[in-house]
Amino acid sequence: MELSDIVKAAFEEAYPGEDFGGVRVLPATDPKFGDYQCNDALKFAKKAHANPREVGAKVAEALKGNDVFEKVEIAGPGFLNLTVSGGWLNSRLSTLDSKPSCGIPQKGAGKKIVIDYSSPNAAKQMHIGHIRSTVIGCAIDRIFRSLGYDVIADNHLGDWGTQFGILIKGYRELLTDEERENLTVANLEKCYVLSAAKAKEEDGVWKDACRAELVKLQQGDKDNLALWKRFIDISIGEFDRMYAKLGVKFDTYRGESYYNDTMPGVVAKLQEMGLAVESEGALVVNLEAEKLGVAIVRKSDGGYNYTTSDLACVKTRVEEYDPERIIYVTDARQQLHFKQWFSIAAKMGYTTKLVHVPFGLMSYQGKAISTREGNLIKLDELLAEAKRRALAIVQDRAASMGKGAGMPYPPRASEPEGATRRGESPSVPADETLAEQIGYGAVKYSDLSHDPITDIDFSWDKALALEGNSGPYLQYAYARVCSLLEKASGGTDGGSGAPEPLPVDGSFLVATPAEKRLALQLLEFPGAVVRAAEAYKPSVLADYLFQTAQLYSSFYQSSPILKSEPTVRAARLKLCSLFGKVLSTGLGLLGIDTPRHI
RNA sequence: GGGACUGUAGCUCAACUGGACAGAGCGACGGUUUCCUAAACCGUAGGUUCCGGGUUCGAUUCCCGGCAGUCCCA
Repeated sequence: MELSDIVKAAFEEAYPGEDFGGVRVLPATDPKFGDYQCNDALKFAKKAHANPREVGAKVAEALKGNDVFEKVEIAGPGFLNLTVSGGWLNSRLSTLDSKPSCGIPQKGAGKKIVIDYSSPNAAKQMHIGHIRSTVIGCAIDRIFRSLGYDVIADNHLGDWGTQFGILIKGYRELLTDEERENLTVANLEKCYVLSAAKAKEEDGVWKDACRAELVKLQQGDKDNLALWKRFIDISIGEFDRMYAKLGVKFDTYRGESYYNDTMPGVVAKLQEMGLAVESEGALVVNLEAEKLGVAIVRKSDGGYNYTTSDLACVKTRVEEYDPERIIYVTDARQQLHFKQWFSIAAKMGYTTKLVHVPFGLMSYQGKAISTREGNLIKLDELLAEAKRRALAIVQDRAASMGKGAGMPYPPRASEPEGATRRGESPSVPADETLAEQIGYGAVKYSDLSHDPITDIDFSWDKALALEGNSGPYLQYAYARVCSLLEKASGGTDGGSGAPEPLPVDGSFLVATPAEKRLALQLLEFPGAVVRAAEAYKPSVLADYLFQTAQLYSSFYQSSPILKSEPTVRAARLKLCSLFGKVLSTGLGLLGIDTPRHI
């Protein structure tokens, strides 16, 4: 039984027949208030015009005799301060420990959702501006999956539009034979830039030629279609290389082009319903009544725009998947656009919950990221630099551990012949992998640890922070707890790469304040995941994990474990093991790797 | 001109949706390694939560009016 249910029952006992709605029991803001607090006596007192302290007293009275609580106090204007019993705490820890996925509730079982994120433009390389949608979207994806939702991750590529006329023309006339043969995204990008520049020439000849190629493509010309297909395949290949590094996986890659054939029907329906009307040659939906301006669904030249393609996309997804909701992770500039077409979709009768998760703009040195500003750092370069910095530290650390005071890793009998360990061979491939895990983890965490809506001015040092509130801090805490558990179990490495820390026998027995604070915090894990999902903010989970790791570090520092007497040692190891599980599960939801040795 | 978002320590950010003394990281200063990984831990300094009203027992949080920054629309 949840604490909130117990306290709610006490309210009902004290005031029979009253409606208390959601009674909330939250962790105490300060340990001196106890373990948990409930402020709802104040709320109820206001509603019932009663004295809040009296309400508190009556509820406290009703809670008396309940062996969950060791102490129930009323403080200040009517706060209920609750101290739980050791027995309850130990049994809750034990329950959490035994549950799969550290007790994340399966709220989404049987529900399907679509998450639309990353969505880069084809024929261009990914750059730091793509990190946010990709990393935040991936974390939301993983969080919802962990809650039991059936998630379809869809990458809505920018794979259609005028840029392909420019590209095809450029491909035919501006690239060398060799470049055409070994076509890469970098070449495509170069080709686009050159061709686009020529399209701006005074005489307009090149521009017209590009336009002609585009029309041919749109009309299904075989050669152009084949070229377009090739561009897309090459682009996706390149994107996948980035996604592999970032641990991102999509279920589908349906770009804008996928919805081409659906758009005319959508527009026809809008006209039929009287939603879309002619205006200056274009077809528009008037949303002035909702203060959303006017949305164009067919331009005066007959072309469609994003509003139309997004509506076509919703139609397709609803018909094919019938999801409970669709989540779009895009930058905040598109808020008006999403409000507009969400409104139109509702008018068309779509009841699927549509959610826009906007994230703040990324700038670099105070300027918006753009080709024109020339401040476009390629994602590949960022990841390479992240790896390079992590590798320098990994190797430096390995070198300093190999010499100096004593052997940090005493030889272990159980270790297989020829095994390499951290601190022994500074430049084996294991270091490369580790540097990737740490460097990429730093990049992801630096983004995920902030509320998505925050604007970010990119800086190398911030993105690649390795200390303090950073990804590596959490990875380090994990490596230490793994190391501890390995030593406790006699040094077996478990080097199969299994993310779970070693299981520990025995039972929970929380005694000291440091243990208790960590224990109470660990119990909050499922709640933190739920809150992160409800708010569509991975930062909620990141923040929780950081706080948890801090409490663990503090506990670790103050409490000897391996050298404690057997009962204490066993109890502390249980706590360490649970911490390790929570941390690796949580970091997994953020898409951050958890190496067992650093 | 209309709208959205943001404004909290020197800097970067939290604050579980109205709770108790606004917390972390970085930076600064000072401590902790014969001891389980010092990428760590402990301590000190640092605040008119942009400003002014309002609602409330209680406001960083909600409402109104300003100011500033970013963005979107026309």
